[in-house]
Amino acid sequence: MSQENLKSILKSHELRITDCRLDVMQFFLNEKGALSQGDLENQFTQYDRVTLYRTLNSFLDSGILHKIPNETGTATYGLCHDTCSPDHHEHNHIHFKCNSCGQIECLDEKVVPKVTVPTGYKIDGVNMIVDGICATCA
Amino acid sequence: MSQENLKSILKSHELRITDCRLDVMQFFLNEKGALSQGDLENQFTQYDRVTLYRTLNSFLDSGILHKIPNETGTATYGLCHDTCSPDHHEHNHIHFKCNSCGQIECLDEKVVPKVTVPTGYKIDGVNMIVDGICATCA
DNA sequence: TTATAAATGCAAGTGAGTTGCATAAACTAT
DNA sequence: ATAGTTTATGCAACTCACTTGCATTTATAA
Repeated sequence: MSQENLKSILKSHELRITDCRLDVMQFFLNEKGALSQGDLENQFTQYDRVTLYRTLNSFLDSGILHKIPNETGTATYGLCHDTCSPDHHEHNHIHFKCNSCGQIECLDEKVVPKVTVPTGYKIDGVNMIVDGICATCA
Repeated sequence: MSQENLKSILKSHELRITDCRLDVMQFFLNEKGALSQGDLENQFTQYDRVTLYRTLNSFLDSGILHKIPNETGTATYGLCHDTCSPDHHEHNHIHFKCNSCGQIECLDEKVVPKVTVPTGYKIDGVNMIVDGICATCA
């Protein structure tokens, strides 16, 4: 994606334009899959780890990224749909985790299956984590 | 649940019978909802935190408990279905997280909705995290 | 009852993420 | 373009969840 497009994405989320943010943004767009703090640290040794943490958090707050629930204790992040805003996230995500390569992807399926919950419960959002083997590893 | 029943659960999972394991087991059965290490520490000040960690891990390994994916960096655990074993977990869980009280429950729904994944992908298991407001908080 | 294997407690260590503060860079209004 | 204001960065040090090593105690099996 062009530098100008990246800048306009940041601007539209009311974020100042910095090298670190542009680089991290580009990285997420290229990689497609989910990324962790560690991935960023490996990729961008020129930035301090704290700066990368803060970049992730500013992207989270502004609705550019979302956290993907997992059971490992290490946060992974994925790009939000265009419809996400700081106040209202598009909550219905489907994530696929490959048990072979460990890669996590956000699937583009627009349709999250219906769930039924006990009477009296109100559903805000649904997050699916599907695990298995991805096409590359199969 | 009776002390004898608790003991037979531990035995059937090839775990030695200790006070800590009996107490933690009973606690999970009473609480029904998901619990964290912190919950156990608050409840059982007589046991060292490391012992509680190790108790949780032995229950995980033997298929008594499963970890519930979340985005907080703090592990929460729930009782497995009877059909779980160390080697083969019943992977299709539905968890409900109340955004008001924070309580996490494992719903008993046997039917996890069908998901479609891209061609070439193989599904091992599906984990759903539904968030919203529980009946008590509504 | 004794031998053996595993569980416990304590101390210390790791790894992910956060906070405080000084400096540097990005935006705003002249 | 410039000066002033606001925000981002880097560094050091911190917190919190969780783990490991090792000596001691306890559970089980012979």
